[in-house]
Amino acid sequence: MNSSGSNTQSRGKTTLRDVAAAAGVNVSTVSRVIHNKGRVGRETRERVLEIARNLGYQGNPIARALKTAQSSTILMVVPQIENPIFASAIISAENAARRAGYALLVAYDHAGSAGQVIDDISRSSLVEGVIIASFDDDDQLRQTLASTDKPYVVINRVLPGESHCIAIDTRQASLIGVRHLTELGHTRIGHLAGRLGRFNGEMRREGWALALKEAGIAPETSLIAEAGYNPERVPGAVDALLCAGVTAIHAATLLTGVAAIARLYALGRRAPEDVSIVTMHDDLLARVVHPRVTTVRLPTEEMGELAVSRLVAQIKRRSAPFDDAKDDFEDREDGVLLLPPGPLITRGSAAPFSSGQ
Amino acid sequence: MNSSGSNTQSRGKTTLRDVAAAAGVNVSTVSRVIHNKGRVGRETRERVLEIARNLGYQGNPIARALKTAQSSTILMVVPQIENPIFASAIISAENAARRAGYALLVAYDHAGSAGQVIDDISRSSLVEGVIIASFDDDDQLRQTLASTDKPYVVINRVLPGESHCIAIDTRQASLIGVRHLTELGHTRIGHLAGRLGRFNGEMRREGWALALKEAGIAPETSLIAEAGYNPERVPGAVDALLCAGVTAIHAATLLTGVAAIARLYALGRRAPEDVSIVTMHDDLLARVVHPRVTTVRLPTEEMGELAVSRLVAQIKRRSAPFDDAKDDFEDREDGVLLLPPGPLITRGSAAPFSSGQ
DNA sequence: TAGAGTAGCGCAAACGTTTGCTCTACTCTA
DNA sequence: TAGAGTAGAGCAAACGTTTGCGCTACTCTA
Repeated sequence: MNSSGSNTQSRGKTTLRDVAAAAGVNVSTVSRVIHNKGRVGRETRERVLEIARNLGYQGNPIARALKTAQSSTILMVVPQIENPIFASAIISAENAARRAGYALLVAYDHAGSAGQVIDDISRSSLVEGVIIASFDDDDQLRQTLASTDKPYVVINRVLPGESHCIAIDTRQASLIGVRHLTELGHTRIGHLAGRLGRFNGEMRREGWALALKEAGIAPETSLIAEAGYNPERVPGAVDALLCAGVTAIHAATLLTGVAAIARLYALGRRAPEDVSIVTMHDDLLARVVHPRVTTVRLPTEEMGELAVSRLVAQIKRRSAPFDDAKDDFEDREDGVLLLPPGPLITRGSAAPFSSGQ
Repeated sequence: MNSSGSNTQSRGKTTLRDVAAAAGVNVSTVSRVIHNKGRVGRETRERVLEIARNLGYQGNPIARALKTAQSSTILMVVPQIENPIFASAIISAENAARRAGYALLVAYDHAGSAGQVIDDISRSSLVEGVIIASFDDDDQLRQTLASTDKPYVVINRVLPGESHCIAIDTRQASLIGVRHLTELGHTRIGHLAGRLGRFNGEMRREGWALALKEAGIAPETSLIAEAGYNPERVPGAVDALLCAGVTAIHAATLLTGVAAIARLYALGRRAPEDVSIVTMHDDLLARVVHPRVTTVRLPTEEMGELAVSRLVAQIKRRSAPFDDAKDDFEDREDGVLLLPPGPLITRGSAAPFSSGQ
């Protein structure tokens, strides 16, 4: 006899009709009582409510959805890449969605064609909106977006000319991280880059360059080594940076940063004694290795929450285009949103430059 | 003009009626054509098919669900614990579900009361079955199971007396890992335990003890240190094991294994030179740290896939109880399933015992 | 060639809601 | 006291399907 309702009448699925019959009223009255819509007498309302509770009336989301054309379901598509950023974004998005009365469908896009995924899912379940977290290149993403008529929000990147984007200002995150290194006295600071030429890769590289210039250091291209998001490529990239004589490395992602530390140890060098490491995004992973890694916090949870909040706002607006009554979704703005990162979390992987290095 | 359908008629949501009107037939005929049910003339069928394609008919899953009482949606509840095992189980479950024509709802259970989560989700979206991945204690889980009338599968643990369970034989995984250590000549092998007293913790501990006995070594309790699944507790536990004079440590999870390596380095010791480490579950994490960790593969993807396959079988069986025609779900069996782990993946974190240790 | 059988298709009733409209009966005000 | 106004509640249509049943017209066999 717990508070939840799915127990009272195991099989029989109490329906509106059942409640109406038991209360001696019309189904429409019961419906109005449930939704607090229309005028219902105080006495009737209470009686209906009581009976509905006793009968364990739950309502049928499907029937409601059919009538109102609102499934209260949103879909989140994430690339099938082991990236801790997505994990935390999913979790926070799911929480936010549930709070807003929506269920979150999660789909992993292996083939890199989110459009196909969205179609597949749509065939079995009606979704009202889509959150797309993608590493795809611009064209592919645009095509996906064009092929759907549903509200959507793109997260983790900014697509030029596209207003429904929520990303993290990773340029700023790079800036903060690299600035930390320059303040520690490092002058030869390598950038273990993500995918150059893509949004996230470029943002990070720019931030690195900015911080160097700020300190009066030239961001030579020999100080950049691309590892993508694949740890397999890290050893080679790290070796290249070491050849370039770096005393510190700024890694574009937590995972490659950790891999870089591992590479140093494999070479018999140490972080931070021989080479300092700074990266971005805080996660269990950053605290579970030695040394614990100095990193810049990324507001990934906020990104997930904002994504559903904006998506829901879009959905509501679309269903009631001329209803300008402010509801409880504080954030109804559109436009690209670039979330500020931070703070810097100093742990053991970065140390002051010493002349012995 | 891609192959997917959601583009042709952006807004108008072509319905069965539209197709029927355009083809000059009754909606029922169109429905039968779409589902290949009932007899329809060859000519009519082709014409209807053609028209449906031209009109971009997609079908309305909600309406279908209302009529057939099948939402083609299943729910997976995972505890909000940063555990790589769940991540891979979710991914494979989602893939399997999609292949079977189901959409997968993922919910994170923060409060530890999966029952509440299931109710919440059920309120907004009708799910046909539930996959529960849980660390909960027996009583809580039983209560959750009892409060739902839907088909379900419990994964990642075996609940005594409950037949719909799919777990990994982590006792065997421990056995394999620890046996590797004894074969390397180690005799003082510590167990960095999970949660003792709980299913997963006990299985692992038993496997460890079994391997020791197999090698003629007594599994002293001083060789066991509990760290749970929380890396924060690892340093203390590792220190305790070192005090007990271990030359090798068997960690119950990948994450705590990695944390154990970090602790060693923090103490100025090394793996595997000073202490060998073996753990279980293979993941990117295992290859991104130094040394790369020797581990026993866990069939987590298989677990996710089997979970949906069995769940779907249950659902089908329930909807057609007397239909004993074998369909394409090869695995229709019930009963507890204990998936065999393996193989052992030898990497750098475990080395032969040397007398210098 | 007449009767039986059947292939092809339409009819209409559901599935459980939501909601605009209608109707009654009541409470006001003038 | 009569008329207008309104609160409370019912009626019924719709949402887009699925599917049992029934009807027509055709193809057989004897």
